[in-house]
Amino acid sequence: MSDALLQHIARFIPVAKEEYAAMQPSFTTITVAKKHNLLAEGRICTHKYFVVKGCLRLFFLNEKGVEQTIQFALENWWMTDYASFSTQKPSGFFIQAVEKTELIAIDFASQEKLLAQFPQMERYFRMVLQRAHAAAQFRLKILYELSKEEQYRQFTTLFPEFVQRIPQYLLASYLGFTPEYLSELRSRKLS
Amino acid sequence: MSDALLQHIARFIPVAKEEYAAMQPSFTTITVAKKHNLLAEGRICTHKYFVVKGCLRLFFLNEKGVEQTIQFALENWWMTDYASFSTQKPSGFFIQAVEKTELIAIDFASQEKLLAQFPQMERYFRMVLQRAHAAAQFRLKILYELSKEEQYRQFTTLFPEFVQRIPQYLLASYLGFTPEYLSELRSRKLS
DNA sequence: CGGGCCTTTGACTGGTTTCAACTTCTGTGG
DNA sequence: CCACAGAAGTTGAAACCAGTCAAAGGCCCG
Repeated sequence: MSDALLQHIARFIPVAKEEYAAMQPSFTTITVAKKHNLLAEGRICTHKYFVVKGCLRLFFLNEKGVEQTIQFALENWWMTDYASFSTQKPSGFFIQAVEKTELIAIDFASQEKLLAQFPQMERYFRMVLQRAHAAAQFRLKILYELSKEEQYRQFTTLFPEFVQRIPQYLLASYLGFTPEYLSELRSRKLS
Repeated sequence: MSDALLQHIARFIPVAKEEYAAMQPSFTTITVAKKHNLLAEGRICTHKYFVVKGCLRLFFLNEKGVEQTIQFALENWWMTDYASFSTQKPSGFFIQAVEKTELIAIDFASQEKLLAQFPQMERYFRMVLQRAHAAAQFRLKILYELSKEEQYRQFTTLFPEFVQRIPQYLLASYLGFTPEYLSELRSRKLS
C-alpha cells in the first residue's frame, strides 16, 4: 500500500509507523478505471475515499438528465457524500472516477472501529472536514460573487494544469453552465 | 449559563454534568443586539459561536457593496468562518446578528486547550462539522439544480416560519437574487 | 479508416438584473 | 401620541447574461 495516507495523517496528528501499520486492516486499497462509479444515486454511500493518484468527482443528474458536478477530489483529498455516509441513508449523488484512480477506502463500520481503537484519529478526520468545509464556504462565496464568465477566468488562472487535465464538458458541468457557453468564453478570450 | 450547549453535546457524545461543569471556563456566554457584528471583513475570526437563542448570518460585500448572505445559524447551530478560524488569518466575511441573539463563544486557544483536556470533544466537533458540511453539499446541489424561482418556492415550503422571521431583503440576499425579483415572485404566487 | 463523442458556431429565447419612481412600514424624537 | 424620516417593499420598462436548439466540424480510439 502507498504511504500517501500515512503522510497525510502525519500532517495533522503525530502518528508512529507501527501505529499506522495497526490501522491497515481498516483500509482497503483499490484501483478503478475511468468512468467507474463508486456510488450511484439511490444507493447508500458505504465508503469514504482517499485519492492516492487520479481524480474523482461528485455529481448528480438534474431533471433533464444533465450531469452537474459538485466537487472534484485530486490527490490527497477525501471524497464522500457526507449526508449519506454519516446517516447510512440513500444518496442523491454519484461518485465517479474522472480518470484511472488509485484509492484508499474505508467503510462506515470500519471507521467507527478505527476511531474506537485510535481516538486520536477523531482529530485527524475533524481537521480533514474542517478543510473541506472551509473550501465549501469559499466555493459558495465564489458562486455568489462572480459571474459565470468571471468564475471561468478565475478557475483557469488558479488551476491551469487541472483545466488541461479534464475534458471541457466536465469543467462546464462544475462551473454550472453549458459546454456551448464555455466554448464561447474560450473564443472570447483569444480575441 | 443556559444548558442548551450541554444538551447539544449530549446528542453526540456521552458527557457527565460534572465534566461539562469543568469545561465551562472555556466558554463565554454573550448577548448581542440586532445588527451587531461579531466578525468584520479583514479581521481574524477569533471565535466559534453556538446560538442559544436568536439568529446569526455569515455574509460578505460584493464589488458593488451589496451584502451576499452565505448562511444562517439558528438555535443549536455553530457558526464561524472555518478558513479564518482554523488558520487565524484575516476573514473575507462578516458575521452579524439578525436579531437580538444569545450566544456561547469559544476562541481558538480555548478550544485547543479544551480538546487537550477533553479529547472526546474532538468527536463532538467532528460530528458538528460533518452535519455542517453535509448541509453545504446539499446546498450546492440546490444551487445547481433549481432556478432562482424554484429555490424560492422550495425554501418557503421547507422553512415557512423562518421566512416569516427574517426581513425579505435578507432572504433575497441568501437566495442570491434582488429584492425586486423576490417581490415579483411573491406577487406571482398570489395570482 | 470509421463512428461516436466532444467542441464550435450562430440565431433565437427567456429568466433575472438594473434603474428609477412610488408606496408602505417602522421606529424614534418632539 | 403624532409626525416625520429613513428603511423596506412594490411596480414597470429596458437591457443583458446565459440557455436552448440545431447543425457542422474536429478528434480520439477502436
